[in-house]
Amino acid sequence: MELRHLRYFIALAERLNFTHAAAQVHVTQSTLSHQIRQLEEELGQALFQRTKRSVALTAAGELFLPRAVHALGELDIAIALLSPASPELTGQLRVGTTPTFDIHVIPRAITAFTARHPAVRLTVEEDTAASISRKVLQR
Amino acid sequence: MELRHLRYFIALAERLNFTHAAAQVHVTQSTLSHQIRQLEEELGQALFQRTKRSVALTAAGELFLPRAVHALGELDIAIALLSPASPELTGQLRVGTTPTFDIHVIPRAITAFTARHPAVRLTVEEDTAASISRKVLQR
DNA sequence: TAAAAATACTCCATAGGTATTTTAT
DNA sequence: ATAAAATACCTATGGAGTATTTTTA
Repeated sequence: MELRHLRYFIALAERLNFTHAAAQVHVTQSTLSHQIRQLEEELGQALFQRTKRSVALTAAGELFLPRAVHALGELDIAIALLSPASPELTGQLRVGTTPTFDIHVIPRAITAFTARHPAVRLTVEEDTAASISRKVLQR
Repeated sequence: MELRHLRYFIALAERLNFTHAAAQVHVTQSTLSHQIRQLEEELGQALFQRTKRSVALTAAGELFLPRAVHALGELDIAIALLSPASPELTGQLRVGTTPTFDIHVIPRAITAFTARHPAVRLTVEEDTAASISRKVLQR
Protein backbone atom coordinates (compact mmCIF):
# COMPACT_ATOMS: atom_id res chain seq x y z
CA MET A 1 0.00 0.00 0.00
CA GLU A 2 1.22 3.47 -0.83
CA LEU A 3 -0.20 6.96 -0.28
CA ARG A 4 -1.22 6.94 -3.91
CA HIS A 5 -3.75 4.22 -3.13
CA LEU A 6 -5.23 6.26 -0.30
CA ARG A 7 -5.48 9.39 -2.42
CA TYR A 8 -7.24 7.49 -5.17
CA PHE A 9 -9.47 5.66 -2.74
CA ILE A 10 -10.62 8.87 -1.08
CA ALA A 11 -11.27 10.55 -4.42
CA LEU A 12 -13.39 7.63 -5.55
CA ALA A 13 -15.20 7.46 -2.21
CA GLU A 14 -16.19 11.10 -2.66
CA ARG A 15 -17.14 11.01 -6.31
CA LEU A 16 -18.43 7.44 -6.55
CA ASN A 17 -17.55 7.59 -10.22
CA PHE A 18 -14.29 6.20 -11.61
CA THR A 19 -14.07 8.62 -14.53
CA HIS A 20 -14.61 11.75 -12.44
CA ALA A 21 -12.44 10.60 -9.56
CA ALA A 22 -9.66 9.76 -12.01
CA ALA A 23 -9.82 13.28 -13.42
CA GLN A 24 -9.64 14.72 -9.92
CA VAL A 25 -6.40 12.91 -9.12
CA HIS A 26 -5.04 13.47 -12.63
CA VAL A 27 -4.86 9.92 -13.91
CA THR A 28 -6.94 8.02 -16.45
CA GLN A 29 -9.96 5.93 -15.58
CA SER A 30 -7.97 2.84 -16.46
CA THR A 31 -5.20 3.65 -14.00
CA LEU A 32 -7.64 4.41 -11.21
CA SER A 33 -9.45 1.14 -11.85
CA HIS A 34 -6.16 -0.78 -11.62
CA GLN A 35 -4.98 0.91 -8.46
CA ILE A 36 -8.27 0.55 -6.61
CA ARG A 37 -8.38 -3.11 -7.49
CA GLN A 38 -4.80 -3.46 -6.32
CA LEU A 39 -5.67 -1.87 -2.98
CA GLU A 40 -8.67 -4.14 -2.59
CA GLU A 41 -6.53 -7.19 -3.33
CA GLU A 42 -3.95 -6.17 -0.77
CA LEU A 43 -6.65 -5.63 1.84
CA GLY A 44 -8.42 -8.84 0.85
CA GLN A 45 -11.68 -6.92 0.81
CA ALA A 46 -13.77 -5.12 -1.76
CA LEU A 47 -13.96 -1.44 -0.85
CA PHE A 48 -16.53 -0.60 -3.51
CA GLN A 49 -19.58 -2.29 -4.88
CA ARG A 50 -19.77 -1.95 -8.66
CA THR A 51 -23.31 -2.75 -9.63
CA LYS A 52 -25.93 -1.38 -11.93
CA ARG A 53 -23.79 1.35 -13.40
CA SER A 54 -23.24 2.78 -9.94
CA VAL A 55 -20.37 2.69 -7.45
CA ALA A 56 -20.94 2.52 -3.71
CA LEU A 57 -18.78 1.98 -0.66
CA THR A 58 -18.97 -1.47 0.91
CA ALA A 59 -19.06 -1.89 4.68
CA ALA A 60 -15.30 -2.43 4.57
CA GLY A 61 -14.94 0.75 2.53
CA GLU A 62 -16.95 2.73 5.09
CA LEU A 63 -14.67 1.38 7.79
CA PHE A 64 -11.52 2.24 5.87
CA LEU A 65 -12.43 5.74 4.70
CA PRO A 66 -12.18 7.76 7.92
CA ARG A 67 -8.85 6.14 8.80
CA ALA A 68 -7.45 6.88 5.37
CA VAL A 69 -8.67 10.47 5.50
CA HIS A 70 -7.22 10.89 8.95
CA ALA A 71 -3.83 9.48 7.96
CA LEU A 72 -3.57 11.80 4.97
CA GLY A 73 -4.70 14.73 7.08
CA GLU A 74 -2.01 13.96 9.61
CA LEU A 75 0.60 14.14 6.88
CA ASP A 76 -0.82 17.40 5.52
CA ILE A 77 -0.36 18.87 8.97
CA ALA A 78 3.15 17.46 9.22
CA ILE A 79 4.05 19.11 5.93
CA ALA A 80 2.49 22.40 6.99
CA LEU A 81 4.45 22.33 10.23
CA LEU A 82 7.68 21.80 8.34
CA SER A 83 7.21 24.58 5.84
CA PRO A 84 9.85 27.04 6.94
CA ALA A 85 7.64 29.63 8.67
CA SER A 86 7.96 31.68 5.50
CA PRO A 87 8.69 35.16 6.83
CA GLU A 88 5.39 36.96 6.65
CA LEU A 89 3.15 35.21 4.22
CA THR A 90 0.19 37.56 3.81
CA GLY A 91 -2.95 38.10 1.78
CA GLN A 92 -6.17 36.19 1.30
CA LEU A 93 -6.56 32.44 0.92
CA ARG A 94 -9.85 30.89 -0.15
CA VAL A 95 -10.16 27.15 0.28
CA GLY A 96 -12.86 25.02 -1.31
CA THR A 97 -13.55 21.66 0.29
CA THR A 98 -15.80 18.63 -0.01
CA PRO A 99 -17.86 17.50 2.98
CA THR A 100 -15.57 14.60 3.85
CA PHE A 101 -12.49 16.74 4.10
CA ASP A 102 -14.38 19.50 5.85
CA ILE A 103 -15.22 17.17 8.69
CA HIS A 104 -11.99 15.27 9.03
CA VAL A 105 -9.14 17.40 7.82
CA ILE A 106 -9.94 21.07 7.51
CA PRO A 107 -10.28 21.93 11.21
CA ARG A 108 -6.86 20.51 12.05
CA ALA A 109 -5.32 22.04 8.95
CA ILE A 110 -6.67 25.47 9.85
CA THR A 111 -5.25 25.21 13.32
CA ALA A 112 -1.80 24.38 12.02
CA PHE A 113 -1.89 26.92 9.23
CA THR A 114 -3.14 29.95 11.15
CA ALA A 115 -0.67 29.28 13.94
CA ARG A 116 2.10 29.54 11.39
CA HIS A 117 0.72 32.29 9.17
CA PRO A 118 -1.32 34.65 11.32
CA ALA A 119 -1.22 37.38 8.68
CA VAL A 120 -3.17 35.38 6.09
CA ARG A 121 -6.92 35.91 5.95
CA LEU A 122 -8.41 32.48 5.47
CA THR A 123 -11.89 31.55 4.28
CA VAL A 124 -13.26 28.06 3.75
CA GLU A 125 -16.18 27.15 1.53
CA GLU A 126 -17.79 23.75 1.60
CA ASP A 127 -19.49 22.44 -1.51
CA THR A 128 -19.94 19.21 -3.43
CA ALA A 129 -16.94 17.84 -5.25
CA ALA A 130 -18.68 18.30 -8.60
CA SER A 131 -19.43 21.95 -7.93
CA ILE A 132 -15.88 22.68 -6.80
CA SER A 133 -14.31 21.14 -9.85
CA ARG A 134 -16.66 23.19 -12.02
CA LYS A 135 -15.48 26.38 -10.35
CA VAL A 136 -11.85 25.43 -10.71
CA LEU A 137 -12.33 24.70 -14.39
CA GLN A 138 -13.88 28.13 -14.96
CA ARG A 139 -10.61 29.92 -14.25
CA MET B 1 5.64 11.39 -0.93
CA GLU B 2 4.63 7.76 -0.53
CA LEU B 3 4.21 5.47 2.47
CA ARG B 4 7.57 3.96 1.56
CA HIS B 5 9.23 7.24 2.48
CA LEU B 6 7.54 7.27 5.86
CA ARG B 7 8.48 3.67 6.60
CA TYR B 8 12.11 4.35 5.73
CA PHE B 9 12.14 7.63 7.62
CA ILE B 10 10.81 6.03 10.79
CA ALA B 11 13.26 3.15 10.55
CA LEU B 12 16.16 5.56 10.20
CA ALA B 13 14.84 7.77 12.98
CA GLU B 14 14.87 4.73 15.28
CA ARG B 15 18.21 3.27 14.25
CA LEU B 16 20.05 6.47 13.38
CA ASN B 17 22.23 4.34 11.14
CA PHE B 18 21.60 4.01 7.40
CA THR B 19 23.01 0.52 7.07
CA HIS B 20 21.00 -0.95 9.94
CA ALA B 21 17.81 0.89 9.09
CA ALA B 22 18.12 -0.29 5.50
CA ALA B 23 18.37 -3.89 6.68
CA GLN B 24 15.29 -3.43 8.84
CA VAL B 25 13.13 -2.32 5.92
CA HIS B 26 14.76 -4.83 3.56
CA VAL B 27 16.51 -2.53 1.13
CA THR B 28 20.15 -1.66 0.60
CA GLN B 29 21.91 1.25 2.22
CA SER B 30 22.10 2.92 -1.16
CA THR B 31 18.36 2.75 -1.69
CA LEU B 32 17.60 4.08 1.77
CA SER B 33 20.01 6.95 1.23
CA HIS B 34 18.29 7.83 -2.04
CA GLN B 35 14.79 7.69 -0.67
CA ILE B 36 15.54 9.69 2.45
CA ARG B 37 17.19 12.37 0.35
CA GLN B 38 14.18 12.35 -1.95
CA LEU B 39 11.85 12.87 1.00
CA GLU B 40 13.98 15.70 2.32
CA GLU B 41 13.97 17.35 -1.09
CA GLU B 42 10.21 17.13 -1.35
CA LEU B 43 9.82 18.62 2.11
CA GLY B 44 12.45 21.26 1.42
CA GLN B 45 14.03 20.43 4.76
CA ALA B 46 16.77 18.18 6.02
CA LEU B 47 15.31 15.59 8.37
CA PHE B 48 18.66 14.22 9.48
CA GLN B 49 22.00 15.69 10.29
CA ARG B 50 24.86 13.61 8.87
CA THR B 51 27.99 14.65 10.65
CA LYS B 52 31.03 12.98 12.12
CA ARG B 53 30.02 9.45 11.26
CA SER B 54 26.76 9.89 13.15
CA VAL B 55 23.17 10.47 12.13
CA ALA B 56 20.76 12.59 14.17
CA LEU B 57 17.29 14.01 13.70
CA THR B 58 17.11 17.70 12.88
CA ALA B 59 14.47 19.93 14.48
CA ALA B 60 12.36 19.40 11.36
CA GLY B 61 12.83 15.66 11.70
CA GLU B 62 11.69 15.74 15.33
CA LEU B 63 8.60 17.63 14.22
CA PHE B 64 7.86 15.20 11.43
CA LEU B 65 8.42 11.92 13.26
CA PRO B 66 5.37 11.73 15.54
CA ARG B 67 3.07 12.69 12.67
CA ALA B 68 4.54 10.07 10.41
CA VAL B 69 4.31 7.42 13.12
CA HIS B 70 0.74 8.37 13.83
CA ALA B 71 -0.28 8.28 10.18
CA LEU B 72 1.20 4.81 9.74
CA GLY B 73 -0.39 3.64 12.95
CA GLU B 74 -3.75 4.86 11.75
CA LEU B 75 -3.37 2.72 8.66
CA ASP B 76 -2.31 -0.31 10.66
CA ILE B 77 -5.51 0.01 12.63
CA ALA B 78 -7.53 0.44 9.44
CA ILE B 79 -6.06 -2.75 8.08
CA ALA B 80 -6.69 -4.59 11.34
CA LEU B 81 -10.31 -3.44 11.32
CA LEU B 82 -10.78 -4.71 7.79
CA SER B 83 -9.35 -8.16 8.36
CA PRO B 84 -12.49 -10.28 8.07
CA ALA B 85 -13.18 -11.04 11.74
CA SER B 86 -11.73 -14.43 11.03
CA PRO B 87 -14.11 -16.80 12.83
CA GLU B 88 -12.38 -17.60 16.07
CA LEU B 89 -8.77 -16.77 15.69
CA THR B 90 -7.17 -18.25 18.82
CA GLY B 91 -3.84 -18.98 20.43
CA GLN B 92 -0.97 -16.87 21.60
CA LEU B 93 0.52 -13.83 19.90
CA ARG B 94 3.79 -12.33 21.08
CA VAL B 95 4.64 -8.91 19.74
CA GLY B 96 8.05 -7.28 19.94
CA THR B 97 8.20 -3.52 19.60
CA THR B 98 10.63 -0.64 19.65
CA PRO B 99 10.06 2.27 22.07
CA THR B 100 8.73 4.64 19.41
CA PHE B 101 6.05 2.24 18.26
CA ASP B 102 5.26 1.23 21.80
CA ILE B 103 4.33 4.77 22.67
CA HIS B 104 2.51 5.83 19.53
CA VAL B 105 1.03 2.80 17.88
CA ILE B 106 0.83 -0.25 20.08
CA PRO B 107 -1.88 0.93 22.49
CA ARG B 108 -4.31 1.74 19.68
CA ALA B 109 -3.41 -1.42 17.81
CA ILE B 110 -4.08 -3.54 20.88
CA THR B 111 -7.46 -1.93 21.35
CA ALA B 112 -8.47 -2.67 17.78
CA PHE B 113 -7.05 -6.16 17.78
CA THR B 114 -8.43 -7.45 21.06
CA ALA B 115 -11.86 -6.07 20.21
CA ARG B 116 -11.81 -8.19 17.09
CA HIS B 117 -10.05 -11.28 18.39
CA PRO B 118 -10.93 -11.69 22.04
CA ALA B 119 -9.78 -15.33 22.05
CA VAL B 120 -6.16 -14.51 21.31
CA ARG B 121 -3.79 -14.17 24.23
CA LEU B 122 -1.61 -11.19 23.46
CA THR B 123 1.71 -10.22 25.01
CA VAL B 124 3.85 -7.24 24.11
CA GLU B 125 7.55 -6.93 24.76
CA GLU B 126 9.42 -3.69 24.38
CA ASP B 127 13.08 -3.79 23.52
CA THR B 128 15.64 -1.98 21.37
CA ALA B 129 15.36 -2.38 17.65
CA ALA B 130 18.75 -4.06 17.52
CA SER B 131 17.80 -6.60 20.13
CA ILE B 132 14.52 -7.43 18.42
CA SER B 133 16.10 -8.03 15.06
CA ARG B 134 18.64 -10.30 16.72
CA LYS B 135 15.85 -12.38 18.19
CA VAL B 136 14.02 -12.57 14.90
CA LEU B 137 17.16 -13.72 13.14
CA GLN B 138 17.66 -16.52 15.64
CA ARG B 139 14.55 -18.34 14.40
C1' DT C 1 -27.74 3.24 -28.09
C1' DA C 2 -24.64 5.84 -24.68
C1' DA C 3 -21.96 5.97 -20.63
C1' DA C 4 -19.14 3.85 -17.51
C1' DA C 5 -15.99 0.14 -15.78
C1' DA C 6 -12.99 -3.58 -16.99
C1' DT C 7 -9.38 -5.48 -19.74
C1' DA C 8 -5.33 -6.13 -23.01
C1' DC C 9 -1.29 -4.21 -24.37
C1' DT C 10 2.57 -1.07 -24.43
C1' DC C 11 5.94 2.17 -22.60
C1' DC C 12 9.05 4.44 -19.64
C1' DA C 13 10.02 6.47 -15.14
C1' DT C 14 12.08 5.23 -11.14
C1' DA C 15 12.72 2.05 -7.05
C1' DG C 16 16.17 -0.73 -6.01
C1' DG C 17 20.50 -2.99 -6.89
C1' DT C 18 25.95 -3.41 -7.50
C1' DA C 19 30.16 -1.31 -7.37
C1' DT C 20 32.87 2.39 -6.10
C1' DT C 21 34.33 6.65 -3.92
C1' DT C 22 34.46 9.74 -0.18
C1' DT C 23 34.72 10.85 4.56
C1' DA C 24 35.84 10.52 9.20
C1' DT C 25 37.74 7.75 12.98
C1' DA D 1 42.56 0.40 8.43
C1' DT D 2 37.81 0.51 9.05
C1' DA D 3 33.18 1.58 8.96
C1' DA D 4 29.59 4.24 7.17
C1' DA D 5 27.31 7.45 3.80
C1' DA D 6 27.29 9.28 -0.75
C1' DT D 7 27.57 8.72 -5.60
C1' DA D 8 27.61 6.69 -10.42
C1' DC D 9 25.58 3.70 -13.15
C1' DC D 10 22.46 -0.15 -14.48
C1' DT D 11 18.25 -3.14 -14.42
C1' DA D 12 13.55 -4.29 -14.36
C1' DT D 13 9.19 -3.75 -12.03
C1' DG D 14 4.90 -1.69 -12.27
C1' DG D 15 2.41 2.91 -12.72
C1' DA D 16 0.24 5.10 -16.23
C1' DG D 17 -1.30 5.53 -20.88
C1' DT D 18 -4.11 4.19 -25.38
C1' DA D 19 -7.31 1.37 -27.37
C1' DT D 20 -10.81 -1.86 -26.96
C1' DT D 21 -14.35 -4.75 -24.93
C1' DT D 22 -17.97 -5.60 -21.75
C1' DT D 23 -21.86 -4.25 -19.22
C1' DT D 24 -26.20 -2.03 -18.08
C1' DA D 25 -29.52 1.70 -17.88
